[in-house]
Amino acid sequence: MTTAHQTPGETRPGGRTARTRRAVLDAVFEELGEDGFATLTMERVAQRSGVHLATLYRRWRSVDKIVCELLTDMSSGVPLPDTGTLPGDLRALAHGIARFYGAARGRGLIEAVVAAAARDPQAATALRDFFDERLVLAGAMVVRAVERGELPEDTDPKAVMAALGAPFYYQILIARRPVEPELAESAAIAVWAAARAGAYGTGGGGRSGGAEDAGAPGRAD
Amino acid sequence: MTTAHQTPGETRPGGRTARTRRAVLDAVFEELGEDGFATLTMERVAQRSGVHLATLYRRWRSVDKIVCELLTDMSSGVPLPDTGTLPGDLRALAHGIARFYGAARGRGLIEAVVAAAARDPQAATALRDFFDERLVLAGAMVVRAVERGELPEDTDPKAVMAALGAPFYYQILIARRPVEPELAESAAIAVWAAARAGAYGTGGGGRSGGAEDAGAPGRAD
DNA sequence: CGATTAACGCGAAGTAGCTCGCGTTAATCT
DNA sequence: AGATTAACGCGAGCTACTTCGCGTTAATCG
Repeated sequence: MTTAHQTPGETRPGGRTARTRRAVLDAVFEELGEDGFATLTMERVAQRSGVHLATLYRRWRSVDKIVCELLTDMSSGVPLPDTGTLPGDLRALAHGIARFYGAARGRGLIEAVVAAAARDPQAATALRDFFDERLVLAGAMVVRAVERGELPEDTDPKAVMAALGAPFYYQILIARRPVEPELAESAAIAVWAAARAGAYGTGGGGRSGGAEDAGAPGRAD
Repeated sequence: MTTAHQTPGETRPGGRTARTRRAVLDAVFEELGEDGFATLTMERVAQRSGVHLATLYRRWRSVDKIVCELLTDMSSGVPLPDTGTLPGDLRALAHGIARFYGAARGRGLIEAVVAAAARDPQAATALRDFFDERLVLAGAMVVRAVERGELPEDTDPKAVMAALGAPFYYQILIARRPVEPELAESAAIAVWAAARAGAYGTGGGGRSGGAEDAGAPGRAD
């Protein structure tokens, strides 16, 4: 009896299958670093990787799907620090992110993944799940900070980590300018100040943090 | 003598030309609100707008280009407030942004534009220029705040406005979750706190802002 | 170590996305 | 208002992307 399977690579994951997989993912990553997502076509991936076009279509169906798998393959791209203080952790993580996206390959990857998500619903959920998990993992540094008394008890760890990453994605996807180390510095300082001011508290935000003297952002309308 | 022109709509911009343009842009905006960018094909735009397929290709060449023009057409989508205080302005603008992106059409638009920019270099520069101009315009509220003495002299207005917008684009493009009013509240509070802490100063960031008591984000390595 | 068959390579066939040429409609200028 | 021709509608062609069928190679299991 033969088990029904839709895409190749699941019943015989080792040897040649693994080799072609790696060749394809590497080829895509390099391609993203050189010419970006704009010119990333199935044919170019086939040429660069040496894997036949039909094989690509059979296993991945589209570039969007390949790019998606490349993302999950990159999970250990940015290390999660533990320096002993939240400012230190934020700074270290921010610089890790900046280093990853400072390279053209990193920028190309995230741009490609977002573009893929815009066209393919499956890619969209994959992207969401990936970053959700990253946020939970990275949130550990916020949990530690709360335990140390560095931040309010009601601080939402995921919100803090999202706020740390946000400036980079804005810079890459919207502003479309290179990611410099100064951005990491700015992001770390900003998140630290905002978190201490209670911006990421579950109580709806703006609780006083002992640093108010020019009026907190209260009702303005 | 006949002036050489590459794309229609420039020598006779009025009447029918303007009408088809509006029909197309409206159709695309509605389509983005219903099924998103994934299913936005030239053929669907043609059907929905009642404009012939060949006309679409002649005038815009691709969906990416149409989406681009829709973006610039939307320039007045989010109003720039002037409440008298920076916290008030930040809060009002953030809620304006949240309202725009709270609707499926808004989310679909920005997602489409970013996806278009990933594939088409011209769309990329259009996107960059658009937001660059927005940042300059919105930066006026920061300039006023500095004049009032609410923020340090060396505060970079564009950096502040970028920081205000960043959480929304993260939420839409990366986290892929709906934009709620709470996000606006959080973003406004965060930027206000961060700006006062000097996170957006030109001096490289972390100058003390009179609110330090648990250690500023100094060297951690 | 041999049998089984998943995964791959290859070229041809099929399908969709895009362009072109021609006739018609209606902006723009005189 | 009339002449000029830009912009549009229409359908047939064309190119590029995607899939299919078959033979070959090499994982996996007995």
